[in-house]
Amino acid sequence: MTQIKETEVIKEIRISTEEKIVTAARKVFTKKGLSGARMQDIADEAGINKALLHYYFRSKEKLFEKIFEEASTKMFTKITEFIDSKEMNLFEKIEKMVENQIVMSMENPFLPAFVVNEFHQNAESSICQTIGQKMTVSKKLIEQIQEAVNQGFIRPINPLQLFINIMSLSMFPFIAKPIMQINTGLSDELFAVLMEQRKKEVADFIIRAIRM
Amino acid sequence: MTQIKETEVIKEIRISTEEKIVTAARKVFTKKGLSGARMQDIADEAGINKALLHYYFRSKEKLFEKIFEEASTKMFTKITEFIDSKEMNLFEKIEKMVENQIVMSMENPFLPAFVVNEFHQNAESSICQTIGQKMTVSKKLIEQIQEAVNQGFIRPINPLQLFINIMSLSMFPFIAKPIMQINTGLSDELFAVLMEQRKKEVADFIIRAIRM
DNA sequence: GTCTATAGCGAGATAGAC
DNA sequence: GTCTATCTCGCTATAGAC
Repeated sequence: MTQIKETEVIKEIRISTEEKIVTAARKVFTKKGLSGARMQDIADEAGINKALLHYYFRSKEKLFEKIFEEASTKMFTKITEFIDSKEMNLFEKIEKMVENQIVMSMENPFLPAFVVNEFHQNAESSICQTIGQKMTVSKKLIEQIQEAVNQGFIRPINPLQLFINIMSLSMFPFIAKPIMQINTGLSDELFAVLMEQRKKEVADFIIRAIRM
Repeated sequence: MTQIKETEVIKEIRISTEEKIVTAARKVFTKKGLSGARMQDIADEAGINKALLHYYFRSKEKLFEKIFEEASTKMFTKITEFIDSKEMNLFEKIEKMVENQIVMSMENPFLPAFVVNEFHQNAESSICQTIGQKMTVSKKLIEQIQEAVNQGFIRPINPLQLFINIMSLSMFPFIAKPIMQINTGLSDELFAVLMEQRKKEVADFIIRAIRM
């Protein structure tokens, strides 16, 4: 242990504080958004001083950018993970997509609403443009759906509509969660049970809707 | 014309300015949210001075409250409009709900994301609590779905899941519109065509998914 | 690398003339 | 009712000690 070089120790400490900041920023930004978040909140959450935030990340915008990019990537990575697989058929892919997206949302409850909202409010900003470009929506799935239609494997449907449906059914409940909870009094525990059910329910729902 | 009493003329002018403010506030708040909106932006949009906003509405919060309540009501009014009807069967109601919600969203493109986001960011605030209570989610539809299941009219399904699915498919596309547009380059015109198609497509999709 | 203190500015809100 | 000018405060960002 004592043989670790000093530079490594320093690096270790540096990363640790930086990581504390990132974790805190993630929590505050995803909850309050760019304009709603306060640097003071992030500092408090991280248990450090406000000035340190500026030492590690030059500005609020730079810190936000990091969190926003990370969040956008996470949101679209899982759902596209299996899209290009050659080994699964369309139904299996849909099942996997739905499950992955629901699991991701359960682990990161504020993430979908955060990403969607920042794009909504700042669609024309350079940050959104840059990040939006990076997220390559695979055209493979669209093509595979079209092919399934052509071969009579599923009923005729506009592939883009089906893609939208898959995303809608997987993500919307997490975005609407606070509204649902306020006027139905649904507890976090019951919500979690409901979402657990949904992994299977949504896949079934979609497959029934598109099969011949 | 000249016979109109002075009091009426004055009232006319007052309402006119107030209406200008509300219209401007609606536009700015639904686009930028509470924390992102600036009173100056609203004044500019209304073509008046900042001080006038405070003359008509005491504070930014009060003005926001009005817009937010109006928006929340609009968002959930249309979708529940036909829920209690005795004359329609379940499938007809679903068709109507979907169509109404899509039409409303096309006319008020920023509204769904706005409402959902403010509830997300301020779920515990008094404004959200108050407004959330007012929106009575009719239990009639849930009951009617359960009955349809019991009678074997539709396949067994958790009524709440079906309700969530209806809302998801109708509203999510408008919330995700900016993201879709950035990375597919979809124009406003093509998006509108797609949503027009959806009125029928979504209803079909749901009915196929739940029929026996 | 981490802190305290403070500069500097932007935004909500008010005073007061017209 | 509507405007200009201004107060006040909160927030981002920086200076500088340790």
